[in-house]
Amino acid sequence: MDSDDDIEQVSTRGRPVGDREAKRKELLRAASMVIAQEGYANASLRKVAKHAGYTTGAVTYYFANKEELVVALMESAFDRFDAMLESARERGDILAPFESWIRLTDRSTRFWPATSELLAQGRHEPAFAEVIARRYARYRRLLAAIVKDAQERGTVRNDISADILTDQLVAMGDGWMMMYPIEPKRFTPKRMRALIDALAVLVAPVPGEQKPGGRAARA
Amino acid sequence: MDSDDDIEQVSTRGRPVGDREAKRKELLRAASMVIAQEGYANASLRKVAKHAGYTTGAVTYYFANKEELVVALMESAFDRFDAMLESARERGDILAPFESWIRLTDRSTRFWPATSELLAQGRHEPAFAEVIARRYARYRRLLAAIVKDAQERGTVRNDISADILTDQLVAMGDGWMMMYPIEPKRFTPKRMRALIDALAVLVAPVPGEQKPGGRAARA
Amino acid sequence: MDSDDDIEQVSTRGRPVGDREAKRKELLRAASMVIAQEGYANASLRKVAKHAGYTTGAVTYYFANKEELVVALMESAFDRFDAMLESARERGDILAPFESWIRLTDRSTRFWPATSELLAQGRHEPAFAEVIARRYARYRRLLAAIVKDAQERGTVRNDISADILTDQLVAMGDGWMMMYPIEPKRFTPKRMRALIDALAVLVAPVPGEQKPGGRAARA
Amino acid sequence: MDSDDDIEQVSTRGRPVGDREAKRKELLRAASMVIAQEGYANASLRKVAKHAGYTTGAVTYYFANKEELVVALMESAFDRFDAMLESARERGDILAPFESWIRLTDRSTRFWPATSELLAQGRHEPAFAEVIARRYARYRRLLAAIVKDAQERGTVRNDISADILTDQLVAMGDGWMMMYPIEPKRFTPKRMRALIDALAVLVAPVPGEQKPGGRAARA
DNA sequence: GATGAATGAGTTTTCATTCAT
DNA sequence: GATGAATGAAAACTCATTCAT
Repeated sequence: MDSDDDIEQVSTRGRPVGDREAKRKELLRAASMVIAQEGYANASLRKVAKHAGYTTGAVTYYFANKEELVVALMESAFDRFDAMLESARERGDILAPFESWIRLTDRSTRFWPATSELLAQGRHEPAFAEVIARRYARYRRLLAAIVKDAQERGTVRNDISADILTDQLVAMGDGWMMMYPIEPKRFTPKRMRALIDALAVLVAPVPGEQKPGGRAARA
Repeated sequence: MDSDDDIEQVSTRGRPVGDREAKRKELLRAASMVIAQEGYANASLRKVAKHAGYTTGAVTYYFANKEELVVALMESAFDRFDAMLESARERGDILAPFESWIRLTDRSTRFWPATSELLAQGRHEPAFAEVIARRYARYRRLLAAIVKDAQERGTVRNDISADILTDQLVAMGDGWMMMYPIEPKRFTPKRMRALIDALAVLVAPVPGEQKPGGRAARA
Repeated sequence: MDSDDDIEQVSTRGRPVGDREAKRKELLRAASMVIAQEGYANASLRKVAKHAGYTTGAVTYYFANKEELVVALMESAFDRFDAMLESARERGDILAPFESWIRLTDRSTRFWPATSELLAQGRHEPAFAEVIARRYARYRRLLAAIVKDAQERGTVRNDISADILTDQLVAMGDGWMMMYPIEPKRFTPKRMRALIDALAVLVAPVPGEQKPGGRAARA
Repeated sequence: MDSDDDIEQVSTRGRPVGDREAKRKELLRAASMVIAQEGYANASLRKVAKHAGYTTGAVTYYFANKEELVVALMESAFDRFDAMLESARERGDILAPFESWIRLTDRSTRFWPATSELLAQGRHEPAFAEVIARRYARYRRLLAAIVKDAQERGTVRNDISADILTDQLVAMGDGWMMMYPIEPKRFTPKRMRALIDALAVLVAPVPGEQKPGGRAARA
């Protein structure tokens, strides 16, 4: 404010403006790595702080409490998820999210492992449950829209309502997400390829089906 | 199934032999209730002891440590699961496990919540992971056999290999199991009925499909 | 239980039965000393534990939490208070509690100092407030009965209702209790003697007052 | 009373001189509100800063440390107190401070709660004790002078020395001040009226008393 | 003058585990 | 066999204070 050379002031001299958000992100990153490695239950603020190179107090300075930290973490995870869905919608491909999922398991070792634990925790932390309910609803809504589109274009079977079919796809994704961290060896790229291909077969239009309507009758 | 010295367990001749096993079971029962109610993270041995009407020391007397207790709990949960599968096999109905699942959510409010948290916990304790891997493999093997049977009888589509189709069914079940405790309100009986009916449609034989083989082609 | 010499078993051999209460008292004693010396705000469970020669965990073993410890402490303080009142009632002497108070300040350096801080804390800990309200009501009720008796016997002025007069006496006692720990030097035995003697004068029957009724008119 | 450079305080010539004092006052005001609402123990400098709309650093900028802030707060509380006494002296009415007290409980919900906690705190911080001792002595001195005057005018009993009688009045006031925040419901306006009226009766001249001297004999 | 990020020691509380009895 | 007292390390969180800017 009272310094004389304002050039290059950001992040080197003077009060670092807007640094707060950056620091929060840094901590979130550390948190997601710690949770990915050690699990939610074993992830203490101490460990997060240490991992980020801060003291414990610093963490609670940026996040009022653990809950707030984890909620922020969840939101950011869902943000990434939404981005994936967005590109899926653009391509009009139902299976795109699953394809993305394959790529994520390949690269990022820290995105998925935490997720299922965080979800499981939602049962006891109302704040978590709120985030989950809200963002999951959005996720299902988006995917359902894509499914409906595909049904109308005739690339997806329409004897099951988009709504229900979406729930099934989502459940399958959740199931894989849950098991992947526990038995990563089972999920080889080849196996995942086969699973997704089979999924394509499952949702493919049935020969001799009519365009509109959704008829769900027990076999 | 539990042990073979169930006979003469009552205190007639000398020390009751099956007593130990019975008390362990009581403790396991208490443990699953505590976990269902308070969550895995908040389930301390003290609470389990109190819930079972035992002393603190008794828990560590009957189980060397917490890990042993939880492993035993997991095994017993999978035992129940296997029983469900067994009846499915008898009826030759792929969807029977899902039907059982509906009934479990109706009655026992304590089975699934504990289970999904226990699974989520598997990532960090190798002992847990071992149990999960072993019992899940068995679960998939059993279900795959049922699927294969059904395919051969022509009641299930055979354009997807039994193995892969099983994985998809299992994943779907896992996904629902995971979400049910978090958003129970979404899983109304009516909704679950619709989901399972749609599942039947999904796996139903496709008109004009040949008997053998499994062809997986992208739509 | 399975030992063979039961004599002198208590507190030397075998499971110490009933020791729990004794240990709790020991901890309460330590707590009251720590609070007396360092004040309520600075009295941590750590310090209490150390003072009693226990670990921190032991304190929370005997008292579920700090609140429970302090509530127990308050109750025991009021118990002593009640005993004082009881003897006052037997002697029919209104000022007896004040006399006892003098003796307490002389001997016990740990009884009073804590009290006013504990009372002040009552505003924020509902559990404390409950104890205070309940026990104070009892204290006032007992003292009021003594006052009424004395009024009827003609040894105390009866132009002020027993109820109101009691409130005034109690307030005076509270006021001294509050200030004594802060300015102990002001409360010399001689001074306290004078204050109590003056109190006797204040409550003495007014010359020419009639026996029954209570007339309170502004001078 | 505050400072002598109140003139030209507004930013007309150079830096506003009285600014510092004004900001300190604002912070003190915030502090007393926070203490009144949350209690002394829970009143952190952070909360005070937030309440006043200042930054954390500002508090430690205007007050070297917490002690200094609290001491200033005490002094300002006693300033208010003195003002009350001053008007009492003008009216020559002993009970005036008590009347003022009633009015304060009616209006300002924040003055007394903070005060009694502040006093209770005096035992541990020598700096606090010093303020209390000094200002209380002044308070007693002022009230004693009023009492003495009243005794000489014959409106207050003179069989108890002004000094002692003052101590009793002060103690009574302290006792009420201490209990009021804890059990506010007991102190209805009607009840307080009755208590003060009875106080008037208590200190009223005794029929047939001689003018000078103070005779204190046990009843 | 004033800020607010960061510290580090402190608090209460929880808990699996040990072990003398 | 079984108890329950006691431990000690860990957790989340609070806060007065410091200090570079």
